[in-house]
Formats: sequence, structure tokens, C-alpha cells
Amino acid sequence: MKKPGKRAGEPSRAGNDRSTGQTTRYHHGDLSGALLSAARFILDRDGVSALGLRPVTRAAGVSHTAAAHHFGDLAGLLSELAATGLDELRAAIISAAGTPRLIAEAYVFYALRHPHMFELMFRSDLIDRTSPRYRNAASALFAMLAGSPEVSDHDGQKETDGYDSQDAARYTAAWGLVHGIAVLATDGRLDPLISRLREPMSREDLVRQAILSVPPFL
Amino acid sequence: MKKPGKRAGEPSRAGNDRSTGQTTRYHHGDLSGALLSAARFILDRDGVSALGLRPVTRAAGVSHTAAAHHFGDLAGLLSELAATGLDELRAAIISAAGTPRLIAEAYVFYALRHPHMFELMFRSDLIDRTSPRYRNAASALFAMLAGSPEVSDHDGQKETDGYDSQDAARYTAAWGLVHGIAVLATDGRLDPLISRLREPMSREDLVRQAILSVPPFL
DNA sequence: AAACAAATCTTTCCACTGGAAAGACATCCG
DNA sequence: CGGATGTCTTTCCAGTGGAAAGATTTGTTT
Repeated sequence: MKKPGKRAGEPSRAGNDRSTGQTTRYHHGDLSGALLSAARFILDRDGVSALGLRPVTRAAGVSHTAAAHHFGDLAGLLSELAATGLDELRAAIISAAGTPRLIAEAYVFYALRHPHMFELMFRSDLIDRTSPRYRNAASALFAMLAGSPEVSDHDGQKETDGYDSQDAARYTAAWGLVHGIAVLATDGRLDPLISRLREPMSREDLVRQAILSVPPFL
Repeated sequence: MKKPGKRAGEPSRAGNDRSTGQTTRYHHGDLSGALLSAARFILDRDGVSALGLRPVTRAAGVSHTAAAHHFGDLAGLLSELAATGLDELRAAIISAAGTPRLIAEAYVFYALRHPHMFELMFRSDLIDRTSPRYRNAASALFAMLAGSPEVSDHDGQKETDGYDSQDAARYTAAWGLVHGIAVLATDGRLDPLISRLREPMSREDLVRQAILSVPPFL
């Protein structure tokens, strides 16, 4: 019943590879990396909904179950991909470091430059937030936005009581503001408003003005 | 090749109905309504990801293609469902009418009370935003949040030049703030922060304080 | 070097999805 | 009564993610 088949071909080569003249071996060498870059390519081009297990593995030239060994399941793969996005966002914020206003702009503009990645980063239904890779990237990013809770020095041993209520409230408001603007802008929710503007304005200009219109960011 | 089959049964009854003793007729009578309430029930209980064509139709006791005639496709059904959510949100805002701060709270608290519906309302990949029902509900809601652009009276005939830039910026910021807080809160993104709070606080309290921490809402 | 163990990828299969196409049934309208 | 029309069902199809087991390469141990 089982055909060992494998139509006649070079015995030491496995998959037919596309575009490159490289001979694809049975063991890919760096399949997880290849899958991640294939996924990134598809994400940027076709959006989150195109990030299937089969499309991605097909683009990498392997069978659709090949990813399981490296990432467990689709959510595992997407979690790592999303984590790289969180790292990119954090890097963008760091390089724009300075005033809160610049940080806010960096957050929103990253989303505008990478709308699909930004969407993926917060699609909790697609990713596994408990994945270590994602957890670390997420807490690193949000620690940068909020700062760490103050540490009190008790007899030389440092310990923290956690965030102050007012700080937490301000942090929530700030994050909510930039995140909300980013979500609305990347989802095209502001376009009806933009099209009814007295004098024309780009998305970028509108969100910049919006950030500037909030007193703490002035 | 085709078996007219239909195993022996009562000739004038079509589907086996569940729970109720009602005899389900071939023509349902109000299938679109039944599908919408079944979808709403599933949405509230199991979340957006459970909103499949087959689960919903199954719950309504009809075949999985029965919805096509009424809604076209799944996106059509979900668009109508999301539109009812937009209407609910608008109603909540109206009933809380008054200060901008109360409007902001109404927006966020509706999301906290109906997190799955709130998610669906803004899942552009699942719904058809060009659907008339959704379009109307959306513009009605957002017109209420932003108000209409000022009308200038030119010789008795009213006309509008569109929104002023500053108004649009403030509107974007306000909407972004409440929307962002709602998204982050309903998605559990604030929970790590809450758990590290010095004195314990509920989600509701945190978002309320967050809104209050923004000067325009004071 | 040979034998064995472990890692990596493929094949095959399964349950599930949304939708197209066509048939069956009910109701309305002349 | 007799279509015509609207409504629902049956059947089929191309997809999806993943489980299970086989094939193949690499590493490890003797």
C-alpha cells in the first residue's frame, strides 16, 4: 500500500528549489530562519490573513508540516515573527529617544511604516503570548515605555513596591493614546475624517498634530 | 447517481429542532434574525474566533449554506452583527451624554462590558466595511463623537468646508485615547501593569484614572 | 568503522472551514 | 389551478492546521 515512490531524480537532493541555483538538501540548515523571513515577506506583501502554515512553508520550499518541529504550531511561528516586530518597535523608540513626544511619534510612525507587522504584534488570537520569545520582547518594550517601578532602598537591599497609581494611570493614558491612534490610522479609520478636511492633510500630518494636541506632549 | 434519500420522517417538518418544542418549518420565517441572535450568543460566549458559518447556522438549526441567501457570505452576517454593536455603543454614549469625560468613560466601559463585540466591531478583516448597514452605523457613531463639521451660512444656503485641522487633530487624539485604552484593556494588555500596582486596582478603576489623568478630560 | 540514537523533513491522513452549484420545498400571485 | 419566486438543503470542492508515521540525514558511542 505504501509506495516508496520518489520519482527518479538525483538521489542526494531532496526538494526542487526555486530561483536560486542552490541544491536544497534534505536538512535545510537554517529552516527556522528561512521560515521566519518567508513569513515576514508574505506578511509585508499580503497582510496577516495570508500568514498560513502552507503558504509560508511553500515559500520556503518545504512541506507544510516542516515548521512543526521548530515552532510547534502556527502560533509558535507567528509569535516569533511578532516578537521581532516588537524588537523593531523598541529599537525605533530607542533611536528616537528623548522627549515623550518623540517617543509617541516613533510608536505611531512605526505602525504606519509596518502596518501588517503592527497588526500581527497585537493579534492575541494568532500568537501565543506566553511564548518566552514574545514575553521577553513585550516586557522589554513596555518596560521602556513605562519605565520600571521605583525601587526603594531598604537597608541596602533594593526592593520595589510596584507602580504608583498615578504613574500607572498616566502610563495607561499615554500608551492608550499612541496605540489607539496607531490602530485607527493603520486600519484606515481616520480616512473618512481626512477626506472631509478643510485643507488637505496626510495621515502622518494628522497623527502628528493629534499627538501635539495633547497637553502632556506639547 | 442522486439519491432523493431523506430518511423516513414527518413530511411537513424539516429540521430537527433543539430544546424548544416548536416544529421547525422549511421556511423559517425570520432566519436572518435567528442567525443574528445565534451569532450574538456565540460571540458573547466563545469570542470572535468561534463565529464561523457552520457553528452559527448549526445553532440556528439550519444548513450551513442557509445564511448565504440573506447575508451573502460570512462577512455579510458579521457586518450586520458588528453594526448592532456600533448602535449599542452609540446608545451607551448617548445615555451617558454630557461631559467629554463621561463620553470617554462610556466608550471604554462598553468595550469592557462587551469585549468580544467590541473586538468584532473593529475587525476589518472579518467584516465588510462598505456594507450599507455597517457604514451607516459607523458614520452615525463617529459623527456623534466628533460632531459634524461646522456649517457656514452663505446667503441663507448652508454648506460646509469640512473639518478644521485643529478640530480634526483633537478629535483624532480623543478617539485614539479612548479606543486605545479600550483595546489594551479588553485584550488584557494592562494586566501585567495592574498586577504590579502598589495598591490593588481593578481594570475599571485604572482606565477611569487614566482618562482622568488627561487634562482635557479633567 | 560500524551501530545505534536523535534530529529533521516528507508523506499521508483527518476533521474542519467557507462557498459554489444545483436540487427540493414552500409560498405567493396570476 | 399553475407557474414564478423566494427560501432552504444537499452535494461537492478547494482550502486550512495538525497528528501520526515513515524516510533521511546527522551526531554519538562503542
